[in-house]
Amino acid sequence: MVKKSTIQDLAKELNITPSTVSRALNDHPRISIATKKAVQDAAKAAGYQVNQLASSLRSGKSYTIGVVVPTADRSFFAKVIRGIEDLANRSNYNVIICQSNENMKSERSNLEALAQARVDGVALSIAKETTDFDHLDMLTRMGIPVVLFDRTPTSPNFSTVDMDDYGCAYQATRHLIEQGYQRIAHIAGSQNLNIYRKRLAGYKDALTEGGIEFDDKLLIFNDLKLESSKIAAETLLSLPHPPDAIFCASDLAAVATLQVAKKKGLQVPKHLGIVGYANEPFTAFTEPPLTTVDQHPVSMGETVAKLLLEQFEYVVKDLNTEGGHFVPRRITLNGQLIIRESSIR
Amino acid sequence: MVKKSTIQDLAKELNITPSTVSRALNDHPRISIATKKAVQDAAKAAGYQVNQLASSLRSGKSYTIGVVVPTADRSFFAKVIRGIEDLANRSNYNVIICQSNENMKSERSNLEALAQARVDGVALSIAKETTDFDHLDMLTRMGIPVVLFDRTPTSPNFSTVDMDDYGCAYQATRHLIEQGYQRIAHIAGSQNLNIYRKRLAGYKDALTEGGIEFDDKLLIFNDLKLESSKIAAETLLSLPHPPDAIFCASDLAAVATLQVAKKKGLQVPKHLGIVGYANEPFTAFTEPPLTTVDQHPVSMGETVAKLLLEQFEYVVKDLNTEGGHFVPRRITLNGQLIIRESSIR
DNA sequence: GTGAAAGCGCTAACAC
DNA sequence: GTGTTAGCGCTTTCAC
Repeated sequence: MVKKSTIQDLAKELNITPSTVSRALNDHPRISIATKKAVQDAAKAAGYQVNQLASSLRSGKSYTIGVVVPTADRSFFAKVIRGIEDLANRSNYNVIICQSNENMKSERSNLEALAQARVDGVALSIAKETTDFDHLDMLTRMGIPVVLFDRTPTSPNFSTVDMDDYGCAYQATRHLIEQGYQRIAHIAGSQNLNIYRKRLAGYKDALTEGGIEFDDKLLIFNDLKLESSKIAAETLLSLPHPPDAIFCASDLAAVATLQVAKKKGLQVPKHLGIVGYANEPFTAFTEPPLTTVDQHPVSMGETVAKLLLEQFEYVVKDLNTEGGHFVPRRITLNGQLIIRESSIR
Repeated sequence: MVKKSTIQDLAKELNITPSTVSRALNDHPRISIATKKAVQDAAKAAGYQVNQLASSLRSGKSYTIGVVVPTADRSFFAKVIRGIEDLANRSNYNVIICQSNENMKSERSNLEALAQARVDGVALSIAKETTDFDHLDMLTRMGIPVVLFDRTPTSPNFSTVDMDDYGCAYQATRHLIEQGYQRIAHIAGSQNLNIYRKRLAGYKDALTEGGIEFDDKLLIFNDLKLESSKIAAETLLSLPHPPDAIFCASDLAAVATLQVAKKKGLQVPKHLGIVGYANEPFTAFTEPPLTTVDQHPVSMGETVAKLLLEQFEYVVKDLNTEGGHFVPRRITLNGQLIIRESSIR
């Protein structure tokens, strides 16, 4: 192993001072073109890589954004991350991704690791299990901007980017009513999360406004995973007076419903209409393909990054002016109902 | 924003020196229980978070592993990452995840960012586009251990963890032969990657040993994505003498094949047998469900982490003894054919 | 069991 | 346009 070369090494080699080397590498305006070229050539030749630890420690800027998602293994989150990366990279920020695995303890330890790594900002979509938000306040206390997305709490202390879950759920349910379905059930997610509360509310209001009375026998809460949703669908479809359509708060619940319907010999969409949520790629692969809600995840990610970058500017300005108080922003984006065969009759 | 508290602040508050505070926080054996307790209490009260930048800079250890994958949005890679995290966290390492998006340029810039962040080691699955490996040598020159997984080059300079792609492809093809399929096509991936070369070789050898002559009209190379695989399947199934089974080097190609077969009115598995590769979750959701190959991604991740951790020990020892030369290890794991309806008749 | 002092590699204010 | 100097926050020898 060759010793990693430092700014000092380059300086000695070129008979100039470390500061000049630093300035040349950072394209400082008052360094002569000749020096810059010499330094950059020497750096390349020596395989010099800046030590970000030292640089960030000294400058107080790490040019890094931490992103914490419940799981990266979901098209929705993967695309949000892509959106964040796109915008962040354009402003020379790196993005580091952590997964909470839907677990509050690991969410907390991810945030601590990011805080300790002195990231400049954090984007977070909270875990299903997360119930209190002390670990977020820790970031705020350390002066690290936080933007919450998709799964956002009601707390007014943070900037948030979320989706019009209420409106999309309303649209989805309304669509089922318009297709002539009369008894529409809902497989709902943990009411611990606002997104699922809003989806439920949209479902209920669409029913009411469509002249259908809400029936709580047609409402089941679960974790929206495959196995528990199969049980939920089984339960719903075994009712004495079963539903003729099911609006599911996740795509996995929708596919589970589809599987159960098939096993029971029900035809989809004829006997049973199904709508999912999130537009995961597999919804296009099922037979029939599933109607679902697209959440424009990439533009959600871009919006998250935009808010963070804005807040970075603010932090800098604030240090200079000693004035003002940061006001969190709350942005709600629109989704889009993707109508496929599973709900058309 | 409250000023971030430092070791100095705690020291002043407790009337001891920073060194003692540091030792107390790191559970140094020669610090008295009383002091440790006092320091830890004060740290908690002040909301102290160690500055990893400073700590890593000084100690030369970042306790961070960088993982670069083509995309985290795939069950396979997501699970490998989980395996790496599990083992790494147990040894107090953090994992930071980067995506190359199958793009060599962004793979290089990810590796540079990791090198500059002075991670202790890197796990990497190369992008499809990657053709040369200078950017890996850069890490080696900097003394950063690298373990390559799944998509591994033939270069003998790095430790690798891969799968028995040849054996699994052989098994998959043999299974189709045993089910009575006679004319078995293959949708193959970029021969730039060893995994796809090996899958092709396993396919060919199984044919030969099954007494079926290889027919190059039944072999198509593409990027294995949905759209191009639809075209490939379309081409194969429109041949004058079309295949009665298709072994696909990816699950996405398999689902594409399934869709094309349906559109052409072919029954699967009766008229056409289909086998995919990777056991992505959606393969269980199609109609019929797809036979595929499970790659035990979690244990692959654990193996990758194990190799890295071993290599860290080696680095330390090497510094002490000035002896020996690190010998890369190459580990090949077994996969498993998951037989579902799409290939049974 | 604790303190003193040096320095990891870099940047930035202040010189000139 | 470049040099001098100090210091970011931490760890780690070397003391005693």
